[in-house]
Amino acid sequence: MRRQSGVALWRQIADRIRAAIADGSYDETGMVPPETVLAADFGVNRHTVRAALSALTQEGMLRPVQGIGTLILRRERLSLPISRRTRFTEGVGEQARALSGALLDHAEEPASAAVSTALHLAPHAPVLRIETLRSADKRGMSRSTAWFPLPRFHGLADAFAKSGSVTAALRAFGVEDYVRVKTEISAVHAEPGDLADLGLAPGAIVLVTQAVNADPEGMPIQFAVSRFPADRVQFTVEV
Amino acid sequence: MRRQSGVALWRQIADRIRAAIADGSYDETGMVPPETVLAADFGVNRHTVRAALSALTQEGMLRPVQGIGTLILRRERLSLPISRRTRFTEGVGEQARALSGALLDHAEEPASAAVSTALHLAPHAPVLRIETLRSADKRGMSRSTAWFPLPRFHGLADAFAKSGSVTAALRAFGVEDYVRVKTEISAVHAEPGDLADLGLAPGAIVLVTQAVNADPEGMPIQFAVSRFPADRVQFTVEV
DNA sequence: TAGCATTTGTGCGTATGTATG
DNA sequence: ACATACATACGCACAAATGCT
Repeated sequence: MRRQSGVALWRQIADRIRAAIADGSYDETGMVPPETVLAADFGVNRHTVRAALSALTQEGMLRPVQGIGTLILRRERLSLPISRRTRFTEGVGEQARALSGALLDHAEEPASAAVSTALHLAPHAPVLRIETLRSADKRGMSRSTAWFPLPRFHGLADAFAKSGSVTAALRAFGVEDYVRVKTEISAVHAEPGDLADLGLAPGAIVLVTQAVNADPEGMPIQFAVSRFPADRVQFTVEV
Repeated sequence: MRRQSGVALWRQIADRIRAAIADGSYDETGMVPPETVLAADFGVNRHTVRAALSALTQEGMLRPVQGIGTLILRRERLSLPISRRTRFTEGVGEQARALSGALLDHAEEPASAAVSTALHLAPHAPVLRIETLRSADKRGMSRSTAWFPLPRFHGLADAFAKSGSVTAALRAFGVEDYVRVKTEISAVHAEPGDLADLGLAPGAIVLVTQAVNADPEGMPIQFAVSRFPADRVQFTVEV
Protein backbone atom coordinates (compact mmCIF):
# COMPACT_ATOMS: atom_id res chain seq x y z
CA MET A 1 0.00 0.00 0.00
CA ARG A 2 2.13 2.87 -1.17
CA ARG A 3 1.08 6.47 -0.98
CA GLN A 4 1.97 9.20 -3.40
CA SER A 5 2.27 6.70 -6.21
CA GLY A 6 -0.34 8.09 -8.56
CA VAL A 7 -2.81 5.39 -7.54
CA ALA A 8 -5.23 6.26 -4.76
CA LEU A 9 -5.14 3.98 -1.72
CA TRP A 10 -8.82 3.08 -2.14
CA ARG A 11 -8.11 1.86 -5.67
CA GLN A 12 -5.06 -0.18 -4.65
CA ILE A 13 -7.20 -1.82 -1.98
CA ALA A 14 -10.07 -2.41 -4.41
CA ASP A 15 -7.64 -4.14 -6.76
CA ARG A 16 -6.35 -6.42 -4.01
CA ILE A 17 -9.82 -7.33 -2.80
CA ARG A 18 -10.85 -8.08 -6.37
CA ALA A 19 -7.83 -10.36 -6.76
CA ALA A 20 -8.54 -12.05 -3.43
CA ILE A 21 -12.13 -12.72 -4.52
CA ALA A 22 -10.91 -14.13 -7.85
CA ASP A 23 -8.46 -16.56 -6.23
CA GLY A 24 -11.06 -17.80 -3.77
CA SER A 25 -9.69 -16.40 -0.52
CA TYR A 26 -13.17 -15.56 0.77
CA ASP A 27 -14.97 -18.64 -0.53
CA GLU A 28 -15.62 -20.06 2.95
CA THR A 29 -18.01 -17.33 4.02
CA GLY A 30 -19.03 -15.94 0.66
CA MET A 31 -18.47 -12.53 2.20
CA VAL A 32 -15.75 -9.95 2.41
CA PRO A 33 -14.33 -9.51 5.94
CA PRO A 34 -15.79 -6.66 8.02
CA GLU A 35 -14.65 -3.16 7.15
CA THR A 36 -12.83 -2.73 10.46
CA VAL A 37 -10.87 -5.92 9.86
CA LEU A 38 -9.93 -4.91 6.32
CA ALA A 39 -8.91 -1.48 7.56
CA ALA A 40 -6.63 -3.07 10.13
CA ASP A 41 -5.23 -5.59 7.60
CA PHE A 42 -4.36 -2.92 5.06
CA GLY A 43 -3.31 -0.38 7.67
CA VAL A 44 -5.67 2.35 6.53
CA ASN A 45 -8.69 4.24 7.80
CA ARG A 46 -12.11 2.63 7.51
CA HIS A 47 -13.24 5.49 5.24
CA THR A 48 -10.66 4.34 2.72
CA VAL A 49 -11.82 0.72 2.83
CA ARG A 50 -15.39 1.91 2.33
CA ALA A 51 -14.35 3.83 -0.78
CA ALA A 52 -12.79 0.63 -2.16
CA LEU A 53 -15.86 -1.51 -1.37
CA SER A 54 -18.07 1.16 -2.88
CA ALA A 55 -16.17 0.94 -6.14
CA LEU A 56 -16.47 -2.87 -6.22
CA THR A 57 -20.18 -2.58 -5.44
CA GLN A 58 -20.46 -0.21 -8.40
CA GLU A 59 -18.84 -2.90 -10.56
CA GLY A 60 -21.55 -5.32 -9.50
CA MET A 61 -19.10 -7.58 -7.68
CA LEU A 62 -20.34 -6.96 -4.11
CA ARG A 63 -23.62 -6.32 -2.36
CA PRO A 64 -23.49 -4.71 1.09
CA VAL A 65 -26.22 -5.75 3.54
CA GLN A 66 -26.69 -3.66 6.64
CA GLY A 67 -26.17 -5.62 9.82
CA ILE A 68 -24.91 -8.68 7.94
CA GLY A 69 -21.81 -7.87 5.93
CA THR A 70 -20.73 -7.50 2.31
CA LEU A 71 -21.81 -10.39 0.07
CA ILE A 72 -19.75 -11.56 -2.87
CA LEU A 73 -21.74 -12.00 -6.08
CA ARG A 74 -19.75 -14.81 -7.66
CA ARG A 75 -18.46 -13.93 -11.08
CA GLU A 76 -16.14 -16.60 -12.38
CA ARG A 77 -13.49 -15.68 -14.87
CA LEU A 78 -14.16 -16.86 -18.40
CA SER A 79 -11.44 -19.27 -19.47
CA LEU A 80 -10.49 -19.03 -23.15
CA PRO A 81 -8.45 -21.91 -24.57
CA ILE A 82 -5.69 -21.08 -27.03
CA SER A 83 -4.85 -23.90 -29.37
CA ARG A 84 -4.33 -24.66 -33.03
CA ARG A 85 -8.10 -24.56 -33.41
CA THR A 86 -8.88 -21.48 -31.34
CA ARG A 87 -12.44 -20.21 -31.81
CA PHE A 88 -13.97 -17.72 -29.46
CA THR A 89 -17.51 -19.06 -29.64
CA GLU A 90 -16.58 -22.72 -29.14
CA GLY A 91 -13.99 -21.84 -26.50
CA VAL A 92 -16.59 -20.21 -24.30
CA GLY A 93 -18.66 -23.38 -24.55
CA GLU A 94 -20.67 -24.12 -21.41
CA GLN A 95 -19.19 -21.22 -19.46
CA ALA A 96 -21.80 -18.66 -20.48
CA ARG A 97 -25.32 -18.66 -21.83
CA ALA A 98 -25.95 -15.52 -23.86
CA LEU A 99 -23.17 -15.08 -26.42
CA SER A 100 -23.21 -12.24 -28.90
CA GLY A 101 -20.90 -10.62 -31.40
CA ALA A 102 -21.58 -7.11 -32.66
CA LEU A 103 -20.03 -5.36 -35.65
CA LEU A 104 -18.97 -1.88 -34.53
CA ASP A 105 -17.27 -0.64 -37.66
CA HIS A 106 -15.67 -1.81 -40.89
CA ALA A 107 -13.72 -0.31 -43.77
CA GLU A 108 -11.56 -1.25 -46.74
CA GLU A 109 -8.15 0.39 -46.55
CA PRO A 110 -4.45 -0.07 -47.34
CA ALA A 111 -2.59 -2.34 -44.94
CA SER A 112 -0.27 -0.85 -42.34
CA ALA A 113 3.24 -2.24 -41.99
CA ALA A 114 2.26 -4.56 -39.13
CA VAL A 115 -0.79 -5.89 -40.98
CA SER A 116 0.93 -6.49 -44.32
CA THR A 117 3.75 -8.33 -42.52
CA ALA A 118 1.37 -10.54 -40.55
CA LEU A 119 -0.73 -11.41 -43.60
CA HIS A 120 2.26 -11.84 -45.96
CA LEU A 121 0.98 -9.08 -48.23
CA ALA A 122 2.74 -6.39 -50.22
CA PRO A 123 3.05 -3.07 -48.35
CA HIS A 124 -0.16 -1.04 -48.52
CA ALA A 125 -2.07 -3.90 -50.13
CA PRO A 126 -5.84 -3.48 -49.71
CA VAL A 127 -7.39 -5.12 -46.65
CA LEU A 128 -10.73 -5.25 -44.92
CA ARG A 129 -10.75 -4.05 -41.33
CA ILE A 130 -13.60 -4.95 -39.00
CA GLU A 131 -14.10 -3.85 -35.42
CA THR A 132 -16.09 -6.21 -33.22
CA LEU A 133 -17.36 -6.40 -29.69
CA ARG A 134 -18.03 -9.82 -28.15
CA SER A 135 -20.17 -10.24 -25.08
CA ALA A 136 -21.07 -13.15 -22.82
CA ASP A 137 -24.07 -12.88 -20.53
CA LYS A 138 -24.32 -9.20 -21.48
CA ARG A 139 -20.84 -8.39 -20.20
CA GLY A 140 -18.24 -7.19 -22.70
CA MET A 141 -15.58 -9.90 -23.12
CA SER A 142 -13.48 -8.67 -26.03
CA ARG A 143 -12.94 -5.69 -28.24
CA SER A 144 -11.28 -6.83 -31.40
CA THR A 145 -9.85 -5.35 -34.59
CA ALA A 146 -9.32 -7.85 -37.41
CA TRP A 147 -7.86 -7.49 -40.91
CA PHE A 148 -8.57 -9.72 -43.92
CA PRO A 149 -6.92 -9.63 -47.36
CA LEU A 150 -8.85 -8.17 -50.29
CA PRO A 151 -10.40 -8.79 -52.72
CA ARG A 152 -10.85 -12.34 -51.41
CA PHE A 153 -12.98 -11.29 -48.43
CA HIS A 154 -14.81 -8.32 -49.88
CA GLY A 155 -18.23 -8.29 -48.18
CA LEU A 156 -17.20 -10.36 -45.15
CA ALA A 157 -18.29 -7.58 -42.80
CA ASP A 158 -21.93 -8.16 -43.81
CA ALA A 159 -21.58 -11.89 -43.24
CA PHE A 160 -20.19 -11.25 -39.78
CA ALA A 161 -22.92 -8.76 -38.94
CA LYS A 162 -25.55 -11.41 -39.76
CA SER A 163 -24.02 -14.28 -37.79
CA GLY A 164 -21.94 -12.57 -35.13
CA SER A 165 -19.27 -15.20 -35.73
CA VAL A 166 -15.99 -15.01 -37.64
CA THR A 167 -16.04 -18.75 -38.23
CA ALA A 168 -19.49 -18.59 -39.82
CA ALA A 169 -18.58 -15.54 -41.90
CA LEU A 170 -15.44 -17.22 -43.23
CA ARG A 171 -17.41 -20.33 -44.11
CA ALA A 172 -19.67 -18.17 -46.28
CA PHE A 173 -16.50 -17.30 -48.18
CA GLY A 174 -15.53 -20.89 -48.75
CA VAL A 175 -13.16 -21.23 -45.78
CA GLU A 176 -14.29 -24.52 -44.26
CA ASP A 177 -11.46 -24.61 -41.74
CA TYR A 178 -8.66 -22.43 -40.42
CA VAL A 179 -5.91 -22.71 -37.82
CA ARG A 180 -4.27 -20.39 -35.33
CA VAL A 181 -0.62 -20.14 -36.27
CA LYS A 182 0.61 -17.53 -33.82
CA THR A 183 -0.57 -15.73 -30.71
CA GLU A 184 1.21 -12.97 -28.81
CA ILE A 185 -0.10 -12.14 -25.35
CA SER A 186 0.60 -9.01 -23.39
CA ALA A 187 -1.20 -6.78 -20.91
CA VAL A 188 -1.65 -3.01 -20.64
CA HIS A 189 -3.82 -0.53 -18.85
CA ALA A 190 -7.22 0.15 -20.35
CA GLU A 191 -7.37 3.04 -22.79
CA PRO A 192 -10.29 5.45 -23.08
CA GLY A 193 -11.77 3.35 -25.90
CA ASP A 194 -11.77 0.22 -23.71
CA LEU A 195 -13.50 2.04 -20.90
CA ALA A 196 -16.46 2.87 -23.11
CA ASP A 197 -16.81 -0.38 -25.08
CA LEU A 198 -16.12 -2.85 -22.28
CA GLY A 199 -17.46 -0.83 -19.37
CA LEU A 200 -14.20 -0.63 -17.46
CA ALA A 201 -12.80 1.80 -14.91
CA PRO A 202 -9.56 3.74 -15.52
CA GLY A 203 -6.58 1.75 -14.29
CA ALA A 204 -8.27 -1.51 -15.26
CA ILE A 205 -6.16 -4.12 -17.03
CA VAL A 206 -6.73 -5.46 -20.53
CA LEU A 207 -5.09 -8.59 -21.87
CA VAL A 208 -4.00 -7.98 -25.46
CA THR A 209 -3.58 -10.76 -28.03
CA GLN A 210 -2.16 -10.40 -31.51
CA ALA A 211 -3.12 -13.45 -33.50
CA VAL A 212 -2.73 -14.80 -37.02
CA ASN A 213 -5.12 -17.36 -38.49
CA ALA A 214 -4.34 -19.26 -41.68
CA ASP A 215 -6.33 -21.50 -44.01
CA PRO A 216 -5.45 -25.21 -44.27
CA GLU A 217 -2.96 -24.40 -47.05
CA GLY A 218 -1.04 -22.17 -44.63
CA MET A 219 -2.10 -18.90 -46.27
CA PRO A 220 -2.72 -16.20 -43.62
CA ILE A 221 -6.32 -15.03 -43.85
CA GLN A 222 -6.79 -13.02 -40.69
CA PHE A 223 -4.73 -10.83 -38.39
CA ALA A 224 -6.49 -9.77 -35.21
CA VAL A 225 -5.65 -7.57 -32.24
CA SER A 226 -8.04 -8.29 -29.39
CA ARG A 227 -8.44 -6.70 -25.99
CA PHE A 228 -9.94 -8.66 -23.07
CA PRO A 229 -10.81 -7.31 -19.59
CA ALA A 230 -8.33 -9.13 -17.35
CA ASP A 231 -10.79 -9.43 -14.47
CA ARG A 232 -13.30 -11.30 -16.66
CA VAL A 233 -11.06 -13.44 -18.85
CA GLN A 234 -8.03 -15.70 -18.58
CA PHE A 235 -6.30 -17.83 -21.19
CA THR A 236 -5.42 -21.49 -21.04
CA VAL A 237 -2.73 -22.99 -23.26
CA GLU A 238 -2.63 -26.75 -23.66
CA VAL A 239 0.04 -27.96 -26.00
CA MET B 1 -8.14 10.30 -19.51
CA ARG B 2 -10.70 10.25 -16.74
CA ARG B 3 -10.38 12.25 -13.58
CA GLN B 4 -11.52 11.33 -10.11
CA SER B 5 -11.07 7.66 -10.86
CA GLY B 6 -8.53 6.84 -8.17
CA VAL B 7 -5.74 6.82 -10.74
CA ALA B 8 -3.79 10.05 -11.09
CA LEU B 9 -3.79 11.62 -14.56
CA TRP B 10 0.00 11.60 -14.69
CA ARG B 11 -0.02 7.84 -14.13
CA GLN B 12 -2.65 7.18 -16.79
CA ILE B 13 -0.56 9.23 -19.21
CA ALA B 14 2.65 7.46 -18.21
CA ASP B 15 0.94 4.13 -18.94
CA ARG B 16 -0.17 5.27 -22.39
CA ILE B 17 3.25 6.65 -23.29
CA ARG B 18 4.86 3.41 -22.13
CA ALA B 19 2.47 1.45 -24.33
CA ALA B 20 3.14 3.76 -27.29
CA ILE B 21 6.88 3.27 -26.85
CA ALA B 22 6.42 -0.51 -26.65
CA ASP B 23 4.40 -0.70 -29.88
CA GLY B 24 6.92 1.41 -31.77
CA SER B 25 4.88 4.58 -32.30
CA TYR B 26 7.91 6.81 -31.75
CA ASP B 27 10.51 4.70 -33.55
CA GLU B 28 11.03 7.24 -36.34
CA THR B 29 12.64 9.86 -34.15
CA GLY B 30 13.72 7.74 -31.20
CA MET B 31 12.26 10.47 -29.07
CA VAL B 32 9.02 11.20 -27.30
CA PRO B 33 7.09 14.18 -28.75
CA PRO B 34 7.71 17.55 -27.03
CA GLU B 35 5.95 18.08 -23.72
CA THR B 36 3.75 20.81 -25.15
CA VAL B 37 2.55 18.49 -27.92
CA LEU B 38 1.83 15.63 -25.51
CA ALA B 39 -0.03 18.03 -23.23
CA ALA B 40 -2.20 19.15 -26.13
CA ASP B 41 -2.75 15.55 -27.33
CA PHE B 42 -3.85 14.34 -23.91
CA GLY B 43 -5.68 17.53 -23.06
CA VAL B 44 -3.78 18.21 -19.83
CA ASN B 45 -1.32 20.71 -18.42
CA ARG B 46 2.35 20.41 -19.28
CA HIS B 47 3.16 19.89 -15.60
CA THR B 48 1.05 16.74 -15.67
CA VAL B 49 2.87 15.41 -18.72
CA ARG B 50 6.15 16.19 -16.99
CA ALA B 51 5.08 14.16 -13.97
CA ALA B 52 4.39 11.21 -16.31
CA LEU B 53 7.72 11.59 -18.13
CA SER B 54 9.50 11.90 -14.79
CA ALA B 55 8.07 8.54 -13.71
CA LEU B 56 9.20 6.90 -16.96
CA THR B 57 12.64 8.49 -16.56
CA GLN B 58 12.78 7.00 -13.08
CA GLU B 59 12.07 3.59 -14.64
CA GLY B 60 15.10 4.05 -16.87
CA MET B 61 13.01 4.19 -20.04
CA LEU B 62 13.65 7.85 -20.98
CA ARG B 63 16.43 10.42 -20.81
CA PRO B 64 15.43 14.07 -21.08
CA VAL B 65 17.93 16.49 -22.66
CA GLN B 66 17.41 20.19 -22.24
CA GLY B 67 17.05 22.01 -25.53
CA ILE B 68 16.75 18.74 -27.48
CA GLY B 69 13.92 16.54 -26.31
CA THR B 70 13.32 13.31 -24.45
CA LEU B 71 15.23 10.29 -25.72
CA ILE B 72 13.86 6.76 -25.59
CA LEU B 73 16.41 4.38 -24.07
CA ARG B 74 14.64 1.02 -24.04
CA ARG B 75 11.66 -0.19 -25.96
CA GLU B 76 12.06 -3.90 -26.44
CA ARG B 77 9.90 -6.31 -24.50
CA LEU B 78 11.25 -9.76 -23.68
CA SER B 79 9.25 -12.32 -25.62
CA LEU B 80 8.77 -15.65 -23.85
CA PRO B 81 7.61 -18.56 -26.00
CA ILE B 82 5.08 -20.97 -24.52
CA SER B 83 5.20 -24.41 -26.03
CA ARG B 84 5.33 -28.05 -25.08
CA ARG B 85 9.01 -27.53 -24.28
CA THR B 86 8.81 -24.23 -22.42
CA ARG B 87 12.01 -23.33 -20.60
CA PHE B 88 12.67 -19.86 -19.29
CA THR B 89 16.40 -19.84 -19.89
CA GLU B 90 16.24 -21.17 -23.45
CA GLY B 91 13.22 -19.01 -24.26
CA VAL B 92 15.06 -15.82 -23.49
CA GLY B 93 17.83 -16.97 -25.82
CA GLU B 94 19.51 -14.10 -27.64
CA GLN B 95 17.20 -11.46 -26.24
CA ALA B 96 19.28 -10.70 -23.16
CA ARG B 97 22.85 -11.11 -22.03
CA ALA B 98 23.04 -11.43 -18.26
CA LEU B 99 20.59 -14.09 -17.09
CA SER B 100 20.31 -15.05 -13.46
CA GLY B 101 18.04 -17.06 -11.19
CA ALA B 102 18.09 -16.53 -7.45
CA LEU B 103 16.58 -18.73 -4.76
CA LEU B 104 14.66 -16.51 -2.36
CA ASP B 105 13.16 -19.09 -0.06
CA HIS B 106 12.29 -22.78 0.19
CA ALA B 107 10.44 -25.11 2.54
CA GLU B 108 8.94 -28.59 2.77
CA GLU B 109 5.27 -28.47 3.64
CA PRO B 110 1.89 -30.16 3.09
CA ALA B 111 0.28 -29.44 -0.29
CA SER B 112 -2.62 -27.00 -0.47
CA ALA B 113 -5.75 -28.04 -2.36
CA ALA B 114 -4.66 -26.31 -5.57
CA VAL B 115 -1.18 -27.84 -5.45
CA SER B 116 -2.28 -31.38 -4.70
CA THR B 117 -4.83 -31.20 -7.52
CA ALA B 118 -2.31 -29.90 -10.04
CA LEU B 119 0.31 -32.50 -9.12
CA HIS B 120 -2.17 -35.40 -8.84
CA LEU B 121 -1.25 -35.97 -5.19
CA ALA B 122 -3.29 -36.93 -2.17
CA PRO B 123 -4.57 -33.95 -0.14
CA HIS B 124 -1.89 -32.53 2.16
CA ALA B 125 0.81 -34.75 0.65
CA PRO B 126 4.30 -33.40 1.38
CA VAL B 127 5.75 -31.07 -1.26
CA LEU B 128 8.80 -28.87 -1.69
CA ARG B 129 8.08 -25.19 -2.26
CA ILE B 130 10.73 -22.90 -3.74
CA GLU B 131 10.50 -19.18 -4.36
CA THR B 132 12.66 -17.82 -7.15
CA LEU B 133 13.48 -14.53 -8.78
CA ARG B 134 14.67 -14.50 -12.38
CA SER B 135 16.43 -11.51 -13.89
CA ALA B 136 17.66 -10.57 -17.35
CA ASP B 137 20.21 -7.79 -17.73
CA LYS B 138 19.73 -6.99 -14.06
CA ARG B 139 16.03 -6.29 -14.44
CA GLY B 140 13.58 -8.54 -12.60
CA MET B 141 11.68 -10.65 -15.13
CA SER B 142 9.75 -13.13 -13.00
CA ARG B 143 8.86 -13.91 -9.43
CA SER B 144 7.92 -17.54 -9.21
CA THR B 145 6.63 -20.03 -6.64
CA ALA B 146 7.03 -23.68 -7.61
CA TRP B 147 5.99 -26.92 -5.89
CA PHE B 148 7.57 -30.36 -6.37
CA PRO B 149 6.40 -33.70 -4.95
CA LEU B 150 8.32 -35.25 -2.04
CA PRO B 151 10.27 -37.31 -1.27
CA ARG B 152 11.32 -37.56 -4.93
CA PHE B 153 12.77 -34.04 -5.08
CA HIS B 154 14.08 -33.65 -1.56
CA GLY B 155 17.14 -31.39 -1.83
CA LEU B 156 16.22 -29.83 -5.17
CA ALA B 157 16.34 -26.34 -3.67
CA ASP B 158 20.11 -26.69 -3.20
CA ALA B 159 20.54 -27.86 -6.77
CA PHE B 160 18.58 -24.84 -8.01
CA ALA B 161 20.56 -22.44 -5.83
CA LYS B 162 23.79 -23.72 -7.40
CA SER B 163 22.71 -23.55 -11.04
CA GLY B 164 19.95 -20.95 -11.05
CA SER B 165 18.04 -23.17 -13.46
CA VAL B 166 15.09 -25.50 -12.87
CA THR B 167 16.03 -27.59 -15.87
CA ALA B 168 19.55 -28.17 -14.52
CA ALA B 169 18.26 -28.89 -11.02
CA LEU B 170 15.77 -31.45 -12.32
CA ARG B 171 18.47 -33.11 -14.38
CA ALA B 172 20.47 -33.60 -11.17
CA PHE B 173 17.47 -35.61 -9.96
CA GLY B 174 17.38 -37.84 -13.00
CA VAL B 175 14.79 -35.90 -14.99
CA GLU B 176 16.40 -35.69 -18.42
CA ASP B 177 13.35 -34.15 -20.05
CA TYR B 178 9.99 -32.69 -19.13
CA VAL B 179 7.04 -31.12 -20.96
CA ARG B 180 4.63 -28.28 -20.28
CA VAL B 181 1.17 -29.80 -20.14
CA LYS B 182 -0.90 -26.80 -19.15
CA THR B 183 -0.57 -23.03 -18.81
CA GLU B 184 -3.13 -20.58 -17.51
CA ILE B 185 -2.50 -16.91 -18.19
CA SER B 186 -4.14 -14.00 -16.44
CA ALA B 187 -3.19 -10.46 -15.38
CA VAL B 188 -3.62 -8.52 -12.15
CA HIS B 189 -2.28 -5.40 -10.51
CA ALA B 190 1.08 -5.70 -8.77
CA GLU B 191 0.93 -6.55 -5.08
CA PRO B 192 3.31 -5.12 -2.48
CA GLY B 193 5.52 -8.21 -2.80
CA ASP B 194 5.89 -7.65 -6.55
CA LEU B 195 6.82 -4.02 -6.03
CA ALA B 196 9.76 -4.96 -3.86
CA ASP B 197 11.07 -8.02 -5.73
CA LEU B 198 10.57 -6.79 -9.29
CA GLY B 199 11.05 -3.08 -8.70
CA LEU B 200 7.61 -2.00 -9.87
CA ALA B 201 5.42 0.98 -9.11
CA PRO B 202 1.95 0.60 -7.57
CA GLY B 203 -0.66 0.17 -10.27
CA ALA B 204 1.79 -1.73 -12.46
CA ILE B 205 0.53 -4.86 -14.20
CA VAL B 206 1.83 -8.39 -13.66
CA LEU B 207 1.08 -11.27 -16.00
CA VAL B 208 0.37 -14.39 -13.97
CA THR B 209 0.90 -17.92 -15.28
CA GLN B 210 -0.08 -21.13 -13.56
CA ALA B 211 1.76 -23.97 -15.19
CA VAL B 212 2.14 -27.73 -14.82
CA ASN B 213 5.21 -29.59 -16.05
CA ALA B 214 5.28 -33.37 -16.37
CA ASP B 215 8.00 -35.94 -17.00
CA PRO B 216 7.99 -37.94 -20.27
CA GLU B 217 5.76 -40.58 -18.62
CA GLY B 218 3.13 -37.91 -18.03
CA MET B 219 3.64 -37.74 -14.27
CA PRO B 220 3.30 -34.14 -13.02
CA ILE B 221 6.54 -33.07 -11.39
CA GLN B 222 6.15 -29.31 -11.01
CA PHE B 223 3.38 -26.81 -10.42
CA ALA B 224 4.43 -23.17 -10.69
CA VAL B 225 2.75 -19.81 -10.26
CA SER B 226 4.85 -17.11 -11.88
CA ARG B 227 4.45 -13.35 -11.99
CA PHE B 228 5.95 -11.30 -14.84
CA PRO B 229 6.04 -7.48 -15.16
CA ALA B 230 3.75 -6.82 -18.13
CA ASP B 231 5.82 -3.90 -19.39
CA ARG B 232 8.93 -6.08 -19.68
CA VAL B 233 7.51 -9.38 -20.86
CA GLN B 234 5.06 -10.75 -23.38
CA PHE B 235 4.18 -14.33 -24.29
CA THR B 236 4.11 -15.96 -27.68
CA VAL B 237 2.13 -19.12 -28.33
CA GLU B 238 2.90 -21.09 -31.47
CA VAL B 239 0.86 -24.23 -31.78
C1' DT C 1 29.40 36.85 -32.81
C1' DA C 2 24.55 37.94 -32.00
C1' DG C 3 19.79 36.73 -32.46
C1' DC C 4 16.00 33.51 -32.69
C1' DA C 5 13.06 29.33 -32.27
C1' DT C 6 12.57 25.12 -29.85
C1' DT C 7 12.65 22.38 -25.87
C1' DT C 8 13.36 21.06 -21.05
C1' DG C 9 13.67 22.91 -16.14
C1' DT C 10 11.74 25.74 -12.24
C1' DG C 11 8.76 28.72 -9.24
C1' DC C 12 4.35 30.29 -7.42
C1' DG C 13 -0.60 30.74 -6.53
C1' DT C 14 -4.93 28.38 -6.57
C1' DA C 15 -8.51 24.82 -6.84
C1' DT C 16 -9.78 20.08 -6.30
C1' DG C 17 -9.07 15.21 -4.74
C1' DT C 18 -7.52 11.97 -1.25
C1' DA C 19 -6.82 10.20 3.57
C1' DT C 20 -7.16 10.69 8.39
C1' DG C 21 -9.45 11.34 12.96
C1' DA D 1 -20.66 16.03 8.98
C1' DC D 2 -16.56 18.56 9.87
C1' DA D 3 -11.68 19.84 10.19
C1' DT D 4 -6.96 19.10 8.79
C1' DA D 5 -2.91 17.73 6.01
C1' DC D 6 -1.08 16.36 1.86
C1' DA D 7 -1.22 15.04 -3.19
C1' DT D 8 -2.79 16.23 -7.63
C1' DA D 9 -3.76 19.38 -11.58
C1' DC D 10 -3.89 23.82 -13.58
C1' DG D 11 -2.28 28.41 -15.47
C1' DC D 12 1.16 31.65 -16.06
C1' DA D 13 5.83 33.15 -16.22
C1' DC D 14 10.58 32.81 -16.82
C1' DA D 15 15.29 30.50 -16.87
C1' DA D 16 18.64 27.47 -19.21
C1' DA D 17 20.44 24.49 -22.93
C1' DT D 18 20.64 23.45 -27.82
C1' DG D 19 20.69 24.15 -32.91
C1' DC D 20 20.21 27.18 -36.65
C1' DT D 21 20.62 31.45 -39.27
